[in-house]
Amino acid sequence: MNFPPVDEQLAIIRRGVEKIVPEEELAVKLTKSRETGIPLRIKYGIDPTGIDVHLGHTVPLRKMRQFQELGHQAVIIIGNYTALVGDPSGRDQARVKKLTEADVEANARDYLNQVGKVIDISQAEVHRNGDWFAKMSFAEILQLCGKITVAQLLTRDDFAKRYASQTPIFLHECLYPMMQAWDSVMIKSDIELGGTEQLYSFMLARDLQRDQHLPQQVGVMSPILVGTDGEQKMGKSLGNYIGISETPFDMMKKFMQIPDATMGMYFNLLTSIPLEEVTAILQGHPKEAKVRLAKSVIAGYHSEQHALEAADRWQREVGGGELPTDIPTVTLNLTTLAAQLPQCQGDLVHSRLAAAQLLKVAGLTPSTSDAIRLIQQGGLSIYDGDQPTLISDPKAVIELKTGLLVKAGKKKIARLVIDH
RNA sequence: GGCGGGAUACCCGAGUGGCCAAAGGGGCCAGACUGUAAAUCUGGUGGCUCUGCCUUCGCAGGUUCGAAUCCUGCUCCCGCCA
Repeated sequence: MNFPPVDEQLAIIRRGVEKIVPEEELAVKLTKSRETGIPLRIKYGIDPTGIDVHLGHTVPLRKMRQFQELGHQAVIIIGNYTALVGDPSGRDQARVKKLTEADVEANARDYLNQVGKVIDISQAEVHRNGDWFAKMSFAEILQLCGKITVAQLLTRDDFAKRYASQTPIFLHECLYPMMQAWDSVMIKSDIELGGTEQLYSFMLARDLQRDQHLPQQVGVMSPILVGTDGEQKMGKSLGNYIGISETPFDMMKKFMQIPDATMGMYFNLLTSIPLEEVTAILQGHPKEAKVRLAKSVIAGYHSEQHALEAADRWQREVGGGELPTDIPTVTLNLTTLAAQLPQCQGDLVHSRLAAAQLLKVAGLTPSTSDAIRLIQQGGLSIYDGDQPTLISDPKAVIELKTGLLVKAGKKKIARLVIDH
């Protein structure tokens, strides 16, 4: 195996990495592997709890990919056993929902499919940590527990906070870092990838490895990727994530919404554009920079072509204010409507309907009250052909006909189909 | 187990008999501005057949002309003590 020079490897590995612990051991490991021709074993573990892989997850995965490209061995741990516990990292309370083993297995398969979009899964080792945890005896578990003190556990920020605020810390959660660390022992990892919040477990892994007379792993920790709000950690529950399985156009829209200040981090962590070039890009027009960023990432999960199309479409529909190409149709059956809205029967027999009622029945607003507010604030436009007409009176009577476009606010739009 | 505090709209949180569909903030929505975002400004933010009506302040009852506010019971949270 021929590895690139250590300096070159280090430059690639260091990009977008917040912490390498212990820093000096990384070069030593790389040097040794280059001399012996033995690839380093790069560990990355995930718990198959959710299903949507988003860009936040791709940060360490991209790092994994880079290690692969440098000739090292990717080792993916599917935490099917740790998933039964739930990672307490950064949590201020224990997870509530418990996953069944069947859920976990289904999630794991789905997860591997998605991960394949970032790393070369055919060249990766995949392990499930249930393979070893399921076989451990209680005595063995006890022995492992003997390696960790409560005081050590409490050095973790999340546990310390919970302890201080008297929020429950369950015993099985205490075992989580131990399990994660034991995975490192079992697969003899040289490097472990993850976020900075994993520091405790990464260091515990070193202790356990030393205990077993194994070489100790080095933690390579990525910063936390912020979400599209530019503030908080990207995550599903916060609704600020960009999923890698989303359509190019959906990704495009989300990318264009990130705050300018967040672009630097995204370029650094999500693209391979050389950093000098990134600096130049960021000095140009922010909008152009954002388009460039979006295209670069989208191309990685779809194709150059799709990325281009998405960017063009965004420019036309969002930037240029043109009507979107995929307007959903809403079918209104006048007979049914008349039965639902007896007070509007008079209008309906003439295929007419008050604007506020229309928004409600077309599903563009959740209630007529909401529709009235929206209309009064100038949010309703009706397109008959290409001509928009602003409707500002909720009671304005609209002539219903098929093909009419109803646009409520910036985002909600529907094409009517009238049925008698 | 004892004592005390609390539960208000999407979230936080004021309100302690009528002027309360309920202050304020966050979020969100609409409009202006813009580069798309941010920032800023304006308005809005229970429902309806809408100058009015109906439903909502943990749940169920009660007092009262009138209750988010007072009383009784219940459920759940939280603090202190043991």
